[in-house]
Amino acid sequence: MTSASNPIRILTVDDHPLILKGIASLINAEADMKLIAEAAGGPEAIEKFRLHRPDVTLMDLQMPDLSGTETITQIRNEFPEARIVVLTTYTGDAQVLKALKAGARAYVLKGHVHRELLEIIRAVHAGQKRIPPDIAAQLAEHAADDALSARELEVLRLIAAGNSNKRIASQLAIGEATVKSHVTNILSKLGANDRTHAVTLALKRGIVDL
Amino acid sequence: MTSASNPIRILTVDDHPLILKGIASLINAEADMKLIAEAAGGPEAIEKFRLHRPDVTLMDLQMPDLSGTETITQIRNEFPEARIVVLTTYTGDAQVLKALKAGARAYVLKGHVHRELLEIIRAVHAGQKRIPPDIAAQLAEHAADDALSARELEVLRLIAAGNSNKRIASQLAIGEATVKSHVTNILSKLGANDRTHAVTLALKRGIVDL
DNA sequence: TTCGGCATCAGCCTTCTTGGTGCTGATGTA
DNA sequence: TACATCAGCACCAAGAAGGCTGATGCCGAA
Repeated sequence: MTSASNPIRILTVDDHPLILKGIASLINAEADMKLIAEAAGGPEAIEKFRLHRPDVTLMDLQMPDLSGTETITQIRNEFPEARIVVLTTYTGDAQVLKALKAGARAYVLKGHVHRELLEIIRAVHAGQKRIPPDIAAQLAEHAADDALSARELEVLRLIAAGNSNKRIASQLAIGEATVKSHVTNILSKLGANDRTHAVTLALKRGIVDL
Repeated sequence: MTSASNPIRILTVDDHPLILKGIASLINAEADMKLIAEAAGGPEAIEKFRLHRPDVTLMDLQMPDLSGTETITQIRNEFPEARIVVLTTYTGDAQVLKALKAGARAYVLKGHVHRELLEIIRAVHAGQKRIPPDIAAQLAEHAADDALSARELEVLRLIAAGNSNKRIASQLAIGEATVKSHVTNILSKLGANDRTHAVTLALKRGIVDL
């Protein structure tokens, strides 16, 4: 290995300082890795990426200002060769899919063991992609599903907020019949029994947030 | 301070190894604190508590096997003088309340800064209780609310799973009329427009889990 | 251009949901 | 004991939700 002479230069992004500290102490114990910068949010991550051009970036998805997925998109727009590993708690197959579509190369859970994280960092640095088997299985389960359209998502969010079809219709300035047909499509796409079930399924899968 | 000669002996409990590592490096940098043990789950935490009798315990709430709140209850049953600080991500006022009722002395968010955590550890060790103002405000907002009865909680969970009143009735072996009266009470106690809204409000407040 | 997907809307019918009121009996608790 | 709380049940009425069929217009991909 040429690791000692050429360590993997890493940027970490997480809004929880304790996690950043944990990753830092993990990485600094590895001879072939070097933590070169930390960011507490999306905008800061983009800035630090421009400044340092890390080999590998570890990115949390849940951040207050700019979401991890959007941050990945923006970084990859500017630097298409960026190698980004998502490091987060599991929030549903839809979230994973969005992150991968945005250009993430790997997906690791915070609950996974250290060995796994280090191994994945090296694999991504070597140009590979990595999705742990348990997450891949979740993805596969819904791979054949139709995705909700933008309008259907809007309707679903209004349902979750406790609106009746009539109120949804007036808020979206469309007819109640239209809302009902959207609702019907939502139920069928999600495989839900009723609107309440649709909301809990969507929350579990990360299709909508609370 | 007698800190150097008598450091605060600390046990940390979290199912995420990265968090444990983060806390460890934070605590080890303080002269008046000493990390004496770590646990990755509830049962292990109880065992280590018995063994080491820490001065202060930092406990996450979301753990797979035994929940943080139950772990606190069991430890406090055996050691009523145990001083436990909840260290977690925010999961609603109901969760906070349950943890405090179980005997937690303080509640810190993982997103809070290091200074705050260290200060709270010292305060709890000195016998004080600490609830950050933002969390206290959330608690106050619902302090006057009626809590849901055990039966109402059961019904609410079945609603969230997408069951109709009729199916809830048959699952609980009660009449549909009874289910309806429970649902009515749930809506009124939570201030919800409809059953779907009740579910999302309950999820936000940590009254039920997904 | 043709086709599929999407958003829009209508009507019809059934079932479910919600909001009332009122009544029991069991179990606590002051 | 008296009071409160909870679970259970009944009846009623209005409105909301959901299943079904069918139709229109628009847009982008094949």
